[in-house]
Amino acid sequence: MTGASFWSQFELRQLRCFVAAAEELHFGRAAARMNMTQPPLSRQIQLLEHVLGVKLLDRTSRAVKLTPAGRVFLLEARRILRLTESAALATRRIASGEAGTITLGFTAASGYSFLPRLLLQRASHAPNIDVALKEMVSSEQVESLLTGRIDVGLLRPPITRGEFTTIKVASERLVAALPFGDRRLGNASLRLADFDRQPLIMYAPDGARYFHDMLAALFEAEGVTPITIQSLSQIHSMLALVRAGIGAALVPEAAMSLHFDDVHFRAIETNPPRPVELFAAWRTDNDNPALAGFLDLLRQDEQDAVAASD
Amino acid sequence: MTGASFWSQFELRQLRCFVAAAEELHFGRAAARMNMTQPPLSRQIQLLEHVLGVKLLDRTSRAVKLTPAGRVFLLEARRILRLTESAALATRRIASGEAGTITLGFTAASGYSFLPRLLLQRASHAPNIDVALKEMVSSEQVESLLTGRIDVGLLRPPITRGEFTTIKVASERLVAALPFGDRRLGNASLRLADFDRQPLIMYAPDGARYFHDMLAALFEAEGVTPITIQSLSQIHSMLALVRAGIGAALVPEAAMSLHFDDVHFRAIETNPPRPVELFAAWRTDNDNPALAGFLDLLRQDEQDAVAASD
DNA sequence: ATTTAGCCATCCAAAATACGTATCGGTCCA
DNA sequence: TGGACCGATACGTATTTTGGATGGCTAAAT
Repeated sequence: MTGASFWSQFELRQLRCFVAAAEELHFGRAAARMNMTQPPLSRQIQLLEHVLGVKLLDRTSRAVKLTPAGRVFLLEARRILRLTESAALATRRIASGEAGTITLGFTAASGYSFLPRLLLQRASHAPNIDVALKEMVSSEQVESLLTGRIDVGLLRPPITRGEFTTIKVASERLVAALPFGDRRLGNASLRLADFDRQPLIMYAPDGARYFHDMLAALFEAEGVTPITIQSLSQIHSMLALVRAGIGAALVPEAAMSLHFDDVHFRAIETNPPRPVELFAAWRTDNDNPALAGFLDLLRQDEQDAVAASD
Repeated sequence: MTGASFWSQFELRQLRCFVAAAEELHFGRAAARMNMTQPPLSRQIQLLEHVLGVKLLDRTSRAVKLTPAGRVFLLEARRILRLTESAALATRRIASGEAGTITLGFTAASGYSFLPRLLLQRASHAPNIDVALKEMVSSEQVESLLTGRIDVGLLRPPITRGEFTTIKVASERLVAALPFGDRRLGNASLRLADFDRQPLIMYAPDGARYFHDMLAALFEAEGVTPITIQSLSQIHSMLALVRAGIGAALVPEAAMSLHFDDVHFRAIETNPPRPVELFAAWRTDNDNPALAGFLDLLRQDEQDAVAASD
């Protein structure tokens, strides 16, 4: 006993036969439409009726009519068949990368300027690719990339893992954030030396290691020694302290979009001129089909970043 | 070559196999759940993937994982399978008569009292049977019953067709509709003789033959001869003329629910006391499965009608 | 490093299913 | 009453599906 003596489930082939017969109201023509002969079509419909336990078509040798139950089932069958087609279509689109979802990790700083620009590009160039956003610091992003919680990360170097591919997507200038009344606001442009032995709000070496190390290296190279008043890891918190007049801060130019009252920005000459770098990273073996289309967007930004750094 | 070398359509069996495999993430267990062995299940999934042109499951010898496209298709497949089950269920319910639609023809007069009562009964006793209403005169109902445009008609006798089954569902009294100020309003109850040589608004012999013939017979039997002022076929039009003071009218008591200002009703003694009969009729060979349930409602009214005529 | 166990894919013969041809039985029309 | 039409049935054939055996591969155990 293989348990197959009575099927409690019908097959799509039977639905297609039934729909054809119900629409033609003629088994011969319906069979022709199904590219088969009339007897097997009859059998398929008999099978369907047997499975349902319901007579769907009233057939005399002269005319074929839908029963009331058949009328209802015809609507259902059409809906099912339509759904199968759209399901296949949607799945093929996902697989081809035309549509899909990319889960994107980003740092708070990259959310100020780069991310909005990226999402605008996506809206016009790849409208069927959804982007799910997750804010996290760079180290969390590395972890999430490994576990697959995000497909792509927008993060700060260094990224050393061999299983990642990375591209530089933005290089930003540093700007000085100064409180209202600071004397240095009189200059249109500043140098790092202007911060020597001056109070500075610094990045925390643990929570914002990239910025901390980068600034430390810049100051070291110029022989400048600012007075670290406070160490923070969130840029908006630093600007709040600047506003309170506690000291100056050096932030990526994207932070200028934060618009704190009584906090003013001035350009700084640094070497290199655009020391704040943002990278995109993803697992080289990521199989998300939408990734290719999304990376095209990022590569466009890579071009811009390279062009801007010339 | 039978033209079956490449199918562009999948089958439900393949969906069921895929859903099982996607849920178990283990071909062996999935096969057990499908009551088969692992090789055919593998093949079904390969077939499905080939038809879609999309890889749905990433399978190494150590682990089975859904691809992004597979995740999407899993949702679609579940939806399709759910729909097939509900379609079968709904169709079986229709066929068993638990649910369905009855198209009901009714005369304007029956709509005043009997029909609302019937629909209330339906709401409580057969809530899954929908009733589609079509107002038409008795002769139109006979025609519509023959062509199948309505399942059941609520109409006036005589109904002579052999292919119909009929039951009497209501017997009503006649009442007199009198304009404000009519002397006969002084009596609580009238006799037909009160209308001898008095102006009367009569039924048209073509548009309302049943009422016309019935009244003519009643008057004839009593030797009464009213003066026919006007002949109409719609009861509400007759009451409008009564209100205008043109004359009296004899209407079924159900028409009392029309509530015309300055139109008052008085009982009339007739023989038989309830001469206005309403029948339900349907084709004996009607195959609408919901008919049986609907007829149960009507038969309840039949009981009432018989009881009332005692 | 080697063995072992687990898992999916492939191969192949057997079983199940679907198909097509021929034919039957019934209805409608001439 | 005979012919045309139509769906159901019978039956031999072709296709598909199935299950057991087997192979290849990987991760874990020894």
